[in-house]
Amino acid sequence: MYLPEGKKARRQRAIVSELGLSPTVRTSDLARRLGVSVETVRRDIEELTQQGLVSRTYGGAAGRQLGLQPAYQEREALAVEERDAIAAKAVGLVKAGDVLMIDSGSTTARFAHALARAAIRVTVITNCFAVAQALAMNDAARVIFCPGDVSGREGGVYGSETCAFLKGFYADVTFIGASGLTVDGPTDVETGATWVKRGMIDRAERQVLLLDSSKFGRRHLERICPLDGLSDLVTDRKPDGALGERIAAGPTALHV
Amino acid sequence: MYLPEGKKARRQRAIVSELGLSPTVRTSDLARRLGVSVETVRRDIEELTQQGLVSRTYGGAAGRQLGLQPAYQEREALAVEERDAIAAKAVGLVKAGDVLMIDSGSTTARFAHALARAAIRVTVITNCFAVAQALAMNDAARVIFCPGDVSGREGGVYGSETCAFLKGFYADVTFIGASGLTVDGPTDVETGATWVKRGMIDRAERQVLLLDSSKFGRRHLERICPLDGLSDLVTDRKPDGALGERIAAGPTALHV
DNA sequence: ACGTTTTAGAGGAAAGTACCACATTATTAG
DNA sequence: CTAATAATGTGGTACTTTCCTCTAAAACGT
Repeated sequence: MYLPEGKKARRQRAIVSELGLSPTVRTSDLARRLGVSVETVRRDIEELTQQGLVSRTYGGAAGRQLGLQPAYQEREALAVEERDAIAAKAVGLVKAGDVLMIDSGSTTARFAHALARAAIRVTVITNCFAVAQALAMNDAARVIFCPGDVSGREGGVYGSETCAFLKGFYADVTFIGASGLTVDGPTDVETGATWVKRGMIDRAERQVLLLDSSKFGRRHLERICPLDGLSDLVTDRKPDGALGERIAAGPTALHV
Repeated sequence: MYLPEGKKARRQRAIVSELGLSPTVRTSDLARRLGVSVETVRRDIEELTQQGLVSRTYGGAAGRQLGLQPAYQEREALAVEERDAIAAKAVGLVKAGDVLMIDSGSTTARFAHALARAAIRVTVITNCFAVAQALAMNDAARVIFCPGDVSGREGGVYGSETCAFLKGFYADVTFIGASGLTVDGPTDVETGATWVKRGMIDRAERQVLLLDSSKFGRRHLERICPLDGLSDLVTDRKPDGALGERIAAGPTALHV
């Protein structure tokens, strides 16, 4: 229609499109609907999986969920235990009736799930689809979503609209994630995300950083805030060396 | 911890929680991780499916995607063909460079997918997760998401924040769905959704209603707008009787 | 403490998938 | 037009899951 691509490409687009509407499709169904053999569909799914467009399942394929990073599988598999422990610990910092701001990120998404399980009555302001999804099912939580430009890669919204929106609220606690943490403070790779994190930090009484220990000492493009700008750090291991000392000396409470 | 529920409930919550993080889980994996038999997990998934919390798949379960109605399966299966045809037709109303507002709903979600496939350069303002997800992968589209209260059931955001946000924009075309259409105009069941639809209609030059023919003549709680308030109606069959005459006589263009 | 109900596990037949190697059919390039 | 290459279909085996019934154990109320 638009590009004279082969029928293979069209078929694969049809699969991805189908996946956007129902969370899961079965290989046999697709084969029937597309008028090709099961083997062909399997090979298509194989390719799409390698491109990261769908994720393969037993009887077929599942669509990438909005809010889950593409490389989620590997990135996450390594530190599931640690992150769950961090998430559980962080839930302890939440009281009934609190207003929370929750940043985008895989660790914060885990935290949102733990929070949903705990069924504490809270109001959550977030820019992250995964967080919204985690808490949406829960009647105990009211979720306010931020406006902004949708980033499929990050699974959230960013930009000036997002930052401006945050200024209209005041929260008890902000929970953020980061890609790295040094004595200078937490750092991240994405500029857009960094501004949102700063915005959330500014509008809350307490600022909690959720971080697994593999991020210690890693420095990235942008610093989010000074180390003293955080009221709490929740992690899975006590940081060593200069970072450990600096935290011990500073105002930031450490939760392991 | 919070409620002394049985281990069954805890197990099922663990499943739902797991599903929030990875788009799909396998029965056998869950059985191993939870330390129970496969049969037990299958029964759990069965129950959760009936509650609409997860959707069952061949080898396990998939998480409900944010933006897909719970009863999606049945509601959609009936009219997939019709809706795709409607969606394809509606894409024809879009020009490169247009600014669009897209409402939440299953038909509009289909439309968003068709739009993504067409790869037309557009800016889209939406309050619907499914729409955002459909277009997020597409580099051709810039997607601006509205703020508001998250409704897990509807798969979008609603409320005064949403309506206020819409007032800050002006679009070339608005695409909305509805639960019913009578000579008085389109109607819907949800009050919150209705206000958002109205807001989108007010801020656009053209107002397009996407509707499959099964909705003709059905009236619901709230009227969205008068019939004359719509510039276009895209559907799969010419409406008969009074409704058909009324449309032919009015200013609304009919696309079949 | 007792009996009832709920919940979990075992086993086996039936069905559906995966996976592999090879044949066949488009598609493309020269 | 023909040869090379990519894409697709076929057949058969091994594996996984489903689904059923029945039994064991745990939880529950009285």
